[in-house]
Amino acid sequence: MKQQIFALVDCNNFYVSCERVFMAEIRQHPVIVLSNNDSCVVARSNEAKALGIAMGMPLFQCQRLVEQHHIAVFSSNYALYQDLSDRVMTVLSRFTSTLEVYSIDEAWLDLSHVPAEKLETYGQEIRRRVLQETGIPVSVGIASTKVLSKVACELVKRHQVFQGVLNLFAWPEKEVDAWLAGIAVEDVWGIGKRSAEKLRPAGIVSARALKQSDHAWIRHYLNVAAQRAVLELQGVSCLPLETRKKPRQGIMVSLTFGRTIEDLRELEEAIATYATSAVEKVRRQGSRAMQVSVFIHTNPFDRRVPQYARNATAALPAASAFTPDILDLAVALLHTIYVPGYAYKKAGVFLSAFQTQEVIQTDLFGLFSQERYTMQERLMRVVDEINETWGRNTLCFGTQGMKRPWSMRQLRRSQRYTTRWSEILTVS
DNA sequence: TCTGGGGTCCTAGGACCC
DNA sequence: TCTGGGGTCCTAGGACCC
Repeated sequence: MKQQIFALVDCNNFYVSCERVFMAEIRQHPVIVLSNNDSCVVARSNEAKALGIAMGMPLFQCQRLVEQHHIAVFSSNYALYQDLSDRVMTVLSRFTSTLEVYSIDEAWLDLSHVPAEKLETYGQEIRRRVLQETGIPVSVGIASTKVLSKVACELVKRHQVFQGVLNLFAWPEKEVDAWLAGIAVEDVWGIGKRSAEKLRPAGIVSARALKQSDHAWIRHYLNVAAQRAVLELQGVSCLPLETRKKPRQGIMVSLTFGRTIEDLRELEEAIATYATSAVEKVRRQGSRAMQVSVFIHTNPFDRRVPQYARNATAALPAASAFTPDILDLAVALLHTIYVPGYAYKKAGVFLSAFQTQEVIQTDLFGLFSQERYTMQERLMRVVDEINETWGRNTLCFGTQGMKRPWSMRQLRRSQRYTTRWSEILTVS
C-alpha cells in the first residue's frame, strides 16, 4: 500500500493574526486576545510570548506587563475568527480532495497525490495562497502520521530556518530523532501533563524517549491513547483523516456572568438565553434533543463567599428542537436546583440524546403528530432566518429578558469586519 | 476587584441478565 | 468450610484537545 502523506496546516497565533489582518498598525506590535469576560489570555503574538505572557494567564496577573510594553489587548471576536477560518479552509480545500478541518485554526490535508520531491514546494504554495487570499500566516508540517505532522509544525514554529514548511520525509531518521530529543514529552499530541508525570519516573521525558519506548508496555502502563502516540511517532499511522463531519453528541452553552447573580429571575434569563442558543445549534446540525441538563455554580476562585454547585437533568417526552419545549424544561430544572442566598457566577445548558430530524416519534394520543412537528419546524426556521439576517436575538423569547445586565464584559472587541455591513472596514 | 468555553474518547465499576 | 462466571449496558470521572 502506498504511504499516506499528512500535511498539517496550522494558523500562526490565529486570533492575533485575525486582528492584524484589519489593523496594519499592530502587525509589528505585541498583541494578546482575551477569553470571554476579558478574563484570560487565549492568544498571543510572538512578541507577547517573548515578553513572558503565558497562555491562559488571567489578565490581572499580567496587567503590569501590558502597560509597560503597551501591549495591544482585544476581547475575543468569534464572529470574525470563524469567518476568517472558513475562508482559510476554502483555500485549503483547493489543494486536496481530502481535508479534515480539525479546529478553528488547524486542518489536515491528504497530500498522497503529490510526488515526494515536490512536497516542500507544494507546502510553500499552500502558505503563499492562504496568506495572499486571507492575510493569515500559516505553518505546514508534512509527515507520515498525524502525530509526526504535529511535531513538524511545532518545529516550524520554533525554527525560522524552515521558512514555514517542514517535510519530515526529506530528512534522515537520525536528524529527526535529534529534533525529537528537544521536544518535551508533554508536547507530543495526545500526551498531557498527567501522563508526562507518570512517564518521568520511567525516564521518558522527551519525544524521542517516547518514540523509543515499547508501545505495548506504554499501553499497559498508561492507556491506549498513549500507545497510539508511540506508534505514530514510529511512523505507524493509527489516526486516519476524518473528513466526514460527525454530528455532535452533546451541545453545551455555558458562560460566566459579567457579574454575580443572586436573583432567580435573572438566572432564568441567563438559562433561557443559553438554552435558546443551544437549541439553535442543535437545529443547525439537523438534530433534535431528548435530554436537557442545567447547572449553576458560584465563583470557585472566591474563597470568601459560600460555595454552591449543582446540576439537574431531565428527559423530554419526545425529542425536540422546538425552542419553547427546551426553554420550559430548562427553566423548570433551574427551579429544582436554585437556592437563594448564593452569588452565582456561572450557568450552563447541555443538550444531548440526539435524534436526526428525519425520525418522527409519534404517540398514541397525537400529541407528537407529524403536523405538529412540521408546524414547529416552520416556525423555528423563520425565527432562525430572521436572526441570521438581522443579528442574533432580533427575535427572542420573553424569558430571556431584554437588558441582560449580567451578560459578559467585552470592552475591547474589534469590529465584525466581515460579517456585519455596519462594521465594515472604513478607509479614510 | 479581576481566573474561558466546548468538545471527544477511554476506563472502571455497578447493575443486570442468563 | 465451601456460595459461578461471563457478557452487556450504562454512568461517572479522568485525561486530553483546541
